[in-house]
Amino acid sequence: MLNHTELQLLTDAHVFDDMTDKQIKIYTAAIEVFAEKGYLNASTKEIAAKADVAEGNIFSKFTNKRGLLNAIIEPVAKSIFPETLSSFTDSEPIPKDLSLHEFVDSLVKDRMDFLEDNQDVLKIFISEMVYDDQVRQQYLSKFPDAYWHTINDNLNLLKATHKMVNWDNWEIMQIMWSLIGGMVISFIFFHIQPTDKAVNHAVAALVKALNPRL
Amino acid sequence: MLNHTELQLLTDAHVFDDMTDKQIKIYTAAIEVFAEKGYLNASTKEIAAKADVAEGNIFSKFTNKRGLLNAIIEPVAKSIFPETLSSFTDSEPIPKDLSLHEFVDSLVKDRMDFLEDNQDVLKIFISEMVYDDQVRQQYLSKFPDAYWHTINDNLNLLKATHKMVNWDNWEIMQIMWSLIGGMVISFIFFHIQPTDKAVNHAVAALVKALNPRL
Amino acid sequence: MLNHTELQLLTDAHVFDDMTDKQIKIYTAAIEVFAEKGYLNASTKEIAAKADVAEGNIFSKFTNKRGLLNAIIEPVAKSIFPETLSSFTDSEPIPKDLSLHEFVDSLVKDRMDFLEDNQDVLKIFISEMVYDDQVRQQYLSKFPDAYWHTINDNLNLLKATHKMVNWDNWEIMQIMWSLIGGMVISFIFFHIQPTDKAVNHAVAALVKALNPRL
Amino acid sequence: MLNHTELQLLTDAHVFDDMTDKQIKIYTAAIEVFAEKGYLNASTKEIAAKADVAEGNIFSKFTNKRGLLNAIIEPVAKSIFPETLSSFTDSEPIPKDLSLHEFVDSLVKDRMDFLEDNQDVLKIFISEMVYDDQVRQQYLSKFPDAYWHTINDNLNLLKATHKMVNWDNWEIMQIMWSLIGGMVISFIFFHIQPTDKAVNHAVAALVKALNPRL
DNA sequence: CATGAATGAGATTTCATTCAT
DNA sequence: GATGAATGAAATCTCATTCAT
Repeated sequence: MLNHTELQLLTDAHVFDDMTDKQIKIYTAAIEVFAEKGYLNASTKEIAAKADVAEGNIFSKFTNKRGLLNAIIEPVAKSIFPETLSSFTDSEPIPKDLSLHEFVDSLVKDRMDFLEDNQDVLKIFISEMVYDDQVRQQYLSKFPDAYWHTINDNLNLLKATHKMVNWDNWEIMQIMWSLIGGMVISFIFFHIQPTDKAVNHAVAALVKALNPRL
Repeated sequence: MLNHTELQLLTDAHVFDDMTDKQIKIYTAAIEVFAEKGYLNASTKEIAAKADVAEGNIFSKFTNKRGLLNAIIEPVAKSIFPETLSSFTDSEPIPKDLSLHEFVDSLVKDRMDFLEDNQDVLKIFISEMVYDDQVRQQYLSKFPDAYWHTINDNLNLLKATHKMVNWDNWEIMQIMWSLIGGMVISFIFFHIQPTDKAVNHAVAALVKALNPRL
Repeated sequence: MLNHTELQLLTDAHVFDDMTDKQIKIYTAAIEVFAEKGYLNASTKEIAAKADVAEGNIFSKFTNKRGLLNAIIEPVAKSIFPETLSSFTDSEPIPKDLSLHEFVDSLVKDRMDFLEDNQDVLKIFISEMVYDDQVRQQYLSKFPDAYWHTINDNLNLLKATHKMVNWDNWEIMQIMWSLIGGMVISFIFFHIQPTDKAVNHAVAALVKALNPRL
Repeated sequence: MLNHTELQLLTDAHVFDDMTDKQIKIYTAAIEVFAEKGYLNASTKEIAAKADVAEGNIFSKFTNKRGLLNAIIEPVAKSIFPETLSSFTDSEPIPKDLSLHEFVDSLVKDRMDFLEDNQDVLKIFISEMVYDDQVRQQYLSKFPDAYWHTINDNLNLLKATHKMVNWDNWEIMQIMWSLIGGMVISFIFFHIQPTDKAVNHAVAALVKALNPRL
């Protein structure tokens, strides 16, 4: 069973909004089965059984097994990067005096929360990104535009105010996301819970790594 | 086709030693197909066709489709971590006055070379680690003993001589391997070649991140 | 095609109760093919063809080729021994003054009727008992308890009233079942119909053989 | 491994006479494997392995897997019935004053000895007779001529001297062979050793059953 | 709409037999 | 002759998808 938080988040994202009860049952059952066995090893029969629904429903509601996968992946794909810094952009604009530590700390911890709340779906997303070139292409094309803008602004601001090392934004991003990704993968695939201490050390490491004065 | 370097490495590892010509053709064809489509999406029929060999041949040497996968994965799994610091331990022992920069630089660049030479097989290995819990268990159990010892010694030495921050070795390793992994994944799955500049920045980032005096 | 009587018996045993039309067609086709070629020489493809059904159907109902065999064998296995003397025990209890001739005659003729009605399935059952150790173990363990009790009572009664030779019940049973088995095998495998005269002589032989006064 | 007696008998029957060492190794290995797994479940690879011989030898020496089976079955098929009463016919002619008990006793015990000495080969023979219609036809046609003559003479003699019931010879034979067969099958397939007592009771049963004066 | 029986393409695997060495 | 790698037909089984009821 998906935990309450995970379901709540899906609800918040209005994923369920125009789904019937059966669709929701199929959808949540699929998340569990895909996460446990992987997309390719999961059978529509098993999903239908877990959803307590006739197999045919999957196809009338999601067209395809692949359509079901997409319905699951799409919301995560959208929120994995885009929402990242929304905390800064939407409600309150980026503060001019943003410190490097604040920036890194909020980014890392926000994503740790996201991880905690979306384990299963993230696992499915990562697995398919790794396994399927089509999925890779499909979701790669979605990131840049919206996200790049926001993050570039942030990084440029930090550089301009000499709070961050003057490397390519892409390199900086890779360094930041590598550390986040390392914790995500450790957690999802090797069940190593990121402790507060470890997260703080990762933040400290990033702050030092990106400090321009060293 | 596998590039020359990759084949050379397999030859060095005596992987081909008790294989006939056709078995080698199967083996290399399988690497290509598995890397391109993923293990589950690859069919033995396609592998046999690409190897220009009768399908039955696969099974007389490798028992199973899974046996073929293992034959491919095993050599990488063994060399992905263990050999890592062999440069220090085997020929020349760890120098007492090892600097943090030397340590990080050699570790990172050695693994970048390894990546360059084993793209396809690494891709297969990573994909299966991500996709298959069994593979995860199977290879997880192999790492620790031999590897942990070497790396712990190195980290402890650096800490003792106040050249490295005094965090848990596990945390330090996760930070280092996350950065390496980030570049590996960018390269393998998104075809982003790690430029010398990017690698050097990653090394610099790590050195700063782990510097105890900040 | 299975003859009418054979199908009737299966219907009576509610074998067909939760089967669709196509599944029944598979089941009866399988009996014919297994009986003709033996389980191992029969292919699911041929069974499906004879049933005029897609091959996959076999597996959705019967799981396995072996599952199909079991579905066929089980009903015979249950009725080959257990029901044997039910004529005496169920409707009318064993008469105290049961004569040896009555006992043997009813036993033999009842089994000859059973044979007539279940040729194909008996052939399959016997063939698998002979060919497959697993089947042997599987069905051996099912006989004793229910059956032994009934038959022992009968034999003990006949011995107590000095109507039957005082040998081990097991020996007596072996002698009786050998004669029955001989006719069964002659019929099933060599197409030698047991004539009334031959059956009567067999009964006479048994009665004399087991007569205590000789 | 075949026991000594069984090998001795094959030697006596000159089965090995024009076989090379390798052929003999294949032959005896095949008997073991066929007896254990059945002809269809035995693979030529396993036989070759057990014979410690390259697989190709099987085909150069016995043409076929089937040819190997035939080479094994043929000698038993010939001796299962034909030699039966050779004790009487060859060295010493049938005594005019042959008693029913002598006749039955010698027949039954001779076959019990035969059984003891040829378990594996008999098991193979019976299994294939039951499983394969071709084998059935092939060996059925061989019995009658030689054997019928001898046995008919014996039965007719006993009938003429009023020592045996006046039933069809075929019926008498079926009764005799059923009892023998019952013990053979119990032994071979259910590992129930025929004790002296059980054999004697079977003989007694037959003598009584065929006694004309009851 | 909902159901789940039916479909059949396709996947893995086995194995007797051949034949180059 | 001896070997065992190579063959490829055939077998069992899975499963997304369709569609009659």
